[in-house]
Amino acid sequence: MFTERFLRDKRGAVLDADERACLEQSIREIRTLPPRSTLVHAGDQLSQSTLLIEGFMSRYIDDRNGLRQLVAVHVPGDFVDLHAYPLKTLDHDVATMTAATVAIVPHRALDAILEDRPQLGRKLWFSTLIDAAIHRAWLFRLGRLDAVGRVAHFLCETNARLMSAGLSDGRRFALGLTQTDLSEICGLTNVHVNRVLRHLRENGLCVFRSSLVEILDPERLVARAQFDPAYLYIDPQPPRPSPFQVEA
Amino acid sequence: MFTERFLRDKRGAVLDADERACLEQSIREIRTLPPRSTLVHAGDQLSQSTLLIEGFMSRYIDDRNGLRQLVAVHVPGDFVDLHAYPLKTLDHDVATMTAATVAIVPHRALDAILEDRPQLGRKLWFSTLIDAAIHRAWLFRLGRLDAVGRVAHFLCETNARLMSAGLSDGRRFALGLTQTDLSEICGLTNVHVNRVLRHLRENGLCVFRSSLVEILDPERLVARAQFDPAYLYIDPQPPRPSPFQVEA
DNA sequence: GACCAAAACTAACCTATGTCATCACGTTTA
DNA sequence: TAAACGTGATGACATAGGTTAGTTTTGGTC
Repeated sequence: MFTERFLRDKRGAVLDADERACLEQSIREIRTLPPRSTLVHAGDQLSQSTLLIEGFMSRYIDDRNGLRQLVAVHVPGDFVDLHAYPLKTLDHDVATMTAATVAIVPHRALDAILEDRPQLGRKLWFSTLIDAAIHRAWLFRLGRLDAVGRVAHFLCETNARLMSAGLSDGRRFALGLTQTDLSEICGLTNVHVNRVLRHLRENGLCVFRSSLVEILDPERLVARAQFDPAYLYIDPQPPRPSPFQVEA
Repeated sequence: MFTERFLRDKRGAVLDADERACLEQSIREIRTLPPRSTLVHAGDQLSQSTLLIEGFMSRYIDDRNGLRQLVAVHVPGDFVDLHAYPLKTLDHDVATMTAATVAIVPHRALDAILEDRPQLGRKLWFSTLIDAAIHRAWLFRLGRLDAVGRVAHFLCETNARLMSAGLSDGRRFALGLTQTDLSEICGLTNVHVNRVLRHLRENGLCVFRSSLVEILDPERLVARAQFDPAYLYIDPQPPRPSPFQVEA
């Protein structure tokens, strides 16, 4: 079940079994990709989109001097460039950060979904709007937070998203990013990211190693980041049945 | 014709006469709004969306200290909170900047469009993705440009969008924003925006007065801003017939 | 045409972050 | 074995932009 994580726990847009099967059948191919490989260049004409199954991917815009600004980081379950379906050509590059497994969905199949299953179509639309909501949180991060707040905010966000994907227990998660990646996410230099990480470590908020993040004090980290997860549209009471889940 | 400017000149998503009529009939009400009035608060449950006909609107996120980060500025023709249709609740506020005229479209009507006219549905989706593309350009602006670059970039963008809406001749346009508005857009203080505007003026790039922007040297302004309008998805050869238009 | 509030503007000073240069460490390649 | 390289770490110094505290200008309104 490759689409298992897609829209999981998303408020008002969880797929029913039928819709999931339909999406699953739209997959043309499963592909594995090496780390740091570019899938899409800005301006390419596209006729398929990519659902991320495993690993981390990014989207970024290059500036004149070869520096880049990341505009999104994607975790398993994300439909990385679904927006290429209506747009046909993108304003940014898409690349893997770590090694990754992806599912390829041709736009033809999406045409059929839009024709035959408007409700599933609405949910696909929804998923691209969550990406936009995350863009807005990133704008807040870059526009209003200082360096420590920015890094803390990104780590809170990633923790929340990975929890929803079942890839973090809320305290520790694997993340294959370098300090330079973090600097391109947070609009800082890698030197300063290094200082910020030391600060977070020495103050007992969180430890970042290039493949494991450990959150030591979630409450203080959230406060420092002014992090409010509402923009992720994660259902507080996931409909997934669990033997340990207790009704409120 | 209230929807006249919606998706005008947009590459691959211009409405045909039939679609435009259909959208026009989805309007429930036309309303005029005073300047600086809030239409939607973050978290509100929404059952309608707002198409901006005249004036300027904004979307913003408040921080803990009451400071705000604007995440979007809307010009006439924008479907300001169409994303509330799939999302149902927003992660930010929506407000007018100037006095404004808007058209209200109930989500019920959009349900019908999605059911009966998947191609029009795809174009509505497209329009929300342009907003996302603009978010990404703003991320680039905040993450990679210095203060002068940020203000210059915003002015280039706004000029391009207003040209497409027929509200700028490419050199001069009305814009009812204060320097404090600019600072909330660009992640700066109003004091520093003032310094930046003086710089732009003294260097012959552009003059900003709180209601008229005059671009003195478009080429140098674009270069200073590293501005590339591709992300606006404006058709270079608008299909609108004009008696003065010459085929390339 | 006097009054008021909002916006624009300015100067003096401060600090967060960038810049540059260097070193240490671990892994891949020769 | 070492050479080359990517990543992380750190210190000295430079600067863009923030902060504070005003003054001036503008534009609406009585």
